[in-house]
Amino acid sequence: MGGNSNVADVASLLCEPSRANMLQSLLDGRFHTATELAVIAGITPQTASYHLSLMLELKVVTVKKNGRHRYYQLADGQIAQVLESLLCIAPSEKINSLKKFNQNQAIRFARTCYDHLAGKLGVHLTETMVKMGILHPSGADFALTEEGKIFLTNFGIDVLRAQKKRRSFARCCLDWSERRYHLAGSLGHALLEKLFALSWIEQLPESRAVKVTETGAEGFKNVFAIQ
Amino acid sequence: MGGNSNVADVASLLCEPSRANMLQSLLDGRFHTATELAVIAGITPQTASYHLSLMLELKVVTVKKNGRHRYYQLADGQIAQVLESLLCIAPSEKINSLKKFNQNQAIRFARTCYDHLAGKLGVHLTETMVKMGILHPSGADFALTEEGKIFLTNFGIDVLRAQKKRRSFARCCLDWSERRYHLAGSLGHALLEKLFALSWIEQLPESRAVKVTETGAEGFKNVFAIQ
DNA sequence: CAAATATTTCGGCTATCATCGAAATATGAA
DNA sequence: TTCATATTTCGATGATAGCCGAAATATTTG
Repeated sequence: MGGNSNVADVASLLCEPSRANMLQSLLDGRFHTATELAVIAGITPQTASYHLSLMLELKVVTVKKNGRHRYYQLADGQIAQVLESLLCIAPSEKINSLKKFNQNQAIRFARTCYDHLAGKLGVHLTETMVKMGILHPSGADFALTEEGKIFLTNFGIDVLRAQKKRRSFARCCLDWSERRYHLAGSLGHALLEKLFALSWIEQLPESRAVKVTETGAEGFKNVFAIQ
Repeated sequence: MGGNSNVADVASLLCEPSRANMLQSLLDGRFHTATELAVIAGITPQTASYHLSLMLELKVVTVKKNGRHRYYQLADGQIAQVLESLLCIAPSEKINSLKKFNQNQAIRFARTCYDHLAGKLGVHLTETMVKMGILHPSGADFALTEEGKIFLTNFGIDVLRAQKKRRSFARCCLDWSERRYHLAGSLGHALLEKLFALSWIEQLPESRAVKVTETGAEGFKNVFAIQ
């Protein structure tokens, strides 16, 4: 008896370098136009259109039209999870320029993993919340403690709203660069949104890396004792 | 800036149904001959040979020759990890026969995940060991407690030898069927070997499902309070 | 209204991959 | 030594996927 043949279908989404590139770019959680994605993947808009249609059909991405622009983003976090998993095993790309080195460092330090914070900062923040008694590990998830609920509500997160969502609440996501877990799920999403709203972090242009602002450095230090 | 283009290379290993099927079969941790794998994948031995050569070259499988037979197995657990991850997201195959239903149940109940125990039993055993204070979760791994070291040594596992191995010691592996973690790493491997040695479990013919023996049912009940 | 821009569609091309029949090679059994 | 089995190699074939130029369509701008 063989295996689940749908595995090959999922893998085929990612085995084509152009598609893999575009999907990894979409891990930044932003909308991207078709033309932008074409440039990122190094293909013509016609070829990009071909791939995007395929991914739309397979419900991997969603699209919003705004005038003549088509804005694409990841449909949900499932493909992000597979991407992180493949990134765990794929050899790192060779770094042969200072620019690539800096980009690699930035991505490793802090990035969005579709809709939550990943990288060194994401993992560090998660582990700090465990130490502070906000979260505690529970199987493939984190459990939010009572104290944690109070803490995060005071921090400005609508915990109840996050809990009500149908998706997983506080899932562990294996970070490909740190090889440890960061917080995902609707709570991870809410936390990321709050960090942006507070301007503690901001997105870098054309990258899924995020940068900690001066405000953020103060905030992480004062609220989470992270520096 | 795009992503890591090596992701597509890894995914391309699994996007071809024949290869994906063979690799999933190898998750049972056994050796399989080239002809067996051809049958499993529903292709001719020539085609199987073509794919196996490719996977040998990419160091995904290893081969041992014994007379005219060629015995293949997974090189290490990395591709197993990607497979489990893809199985988390891939739609389940439709079950349209009683035989398939039984096979699916067996796989879900207990199976080898290349070199450690997975499925409901694998997860349950892992969670029980956490409750018993043998293991405790620690990031992407489990930490073995002092009591746990004593317990497992008394159970007949050479814990020190497992610790000395260069691979990860007690890694969390996300179980695609339970969506929770089971124990992987060299400790997970040693535990699986012990369960086989005690004849608490045995492999089913032509499947990566494993069956609990009567001896095993007693053993799990008496030693781990699992029933 | 014309020009510019973004995107899609169409048709065709090319490269590559998976397949297998036939044959060759390697090993074991009678 | 011959025959049988397992596996690999070779060469050919067909399918398909990704690509893009040209053109069409949709929307915005001047």
